[in-house]
Amino acid sequence: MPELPEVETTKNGIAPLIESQKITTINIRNAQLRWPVDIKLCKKLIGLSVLSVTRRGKYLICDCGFLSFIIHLGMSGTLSVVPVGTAYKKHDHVEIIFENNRCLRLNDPRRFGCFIVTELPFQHKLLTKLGVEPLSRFFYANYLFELAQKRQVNIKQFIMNSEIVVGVGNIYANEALFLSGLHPLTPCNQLDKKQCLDLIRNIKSVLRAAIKQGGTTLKDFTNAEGKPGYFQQTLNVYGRKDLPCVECGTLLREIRVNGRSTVFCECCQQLANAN
DNA sequence: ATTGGAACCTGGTGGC
DNA sequence: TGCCACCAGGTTCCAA
Repeated sequence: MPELPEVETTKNGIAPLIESQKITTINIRNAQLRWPVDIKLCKKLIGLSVLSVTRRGKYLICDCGFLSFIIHLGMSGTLSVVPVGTAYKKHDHVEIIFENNRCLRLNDPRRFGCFIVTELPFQHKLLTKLGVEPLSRFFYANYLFELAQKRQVNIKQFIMNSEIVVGVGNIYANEALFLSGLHPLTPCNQLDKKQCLDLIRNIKSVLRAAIKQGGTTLKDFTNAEGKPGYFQQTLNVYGRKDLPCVECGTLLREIRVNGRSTVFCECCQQLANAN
């Protein structure tokens, strides 16, 4: 579930339902996530109110005053807000009950997500090394160009590196490279400034479009389940191996780049030959 | 310092 | 049906 657009959508969905609500109970049903949930520390949240919910990369930060909690959804995590007493689902890990008899539940089958209680979330080790937000003005051509000059990795791995820019996951990396006409294996230090500018524009536009769709598709996710349709959004390459390129009709190829499935058009995304 | 690969997990799918 | 291998939206950690 969790590409940046979905984390953003999740944030927008839960924020109005839990902001300014006082926490009355916390149930840790299964502490096993990427790092074990610190149950003792969690209990200190009781009595505090959620002041704000913000996003940094794919992390959600719920500020409760002198304590905050950080949530990451990993590969399979979802958050929902449901009435107290709603039947639990398999893999419900954390439940936070609020004064208004609603509760926030973190469900995560693969347990790659995390739930961390901390005093200063933005100084937490997980957040301090993060690169710029892709939709901010700090993500611009010269920024990308100068960092790319210093590296040897392929462009796909480069834009998926959260120390460079946060929130570009496998799906949107594939999509942005297609829109930019860049072969995924192009060494990042081969890009010129214009290509960097183009790539940045495409990353921004693909993320913005996805947020728009995520907003539509996942609008009702806080109710009960709700979510189908996300995959129906217009993806040009991801998940389209052996299907015709929307631009030229060539059958799309799939390769593995640093272990991640990578689909591209050999015709539209050619690898520049450095003699 | 940079880079590639393994590791962390469960669930779904497709082949035999 | 059953069993098994393989794949999946992410990130950390370790070794070279």
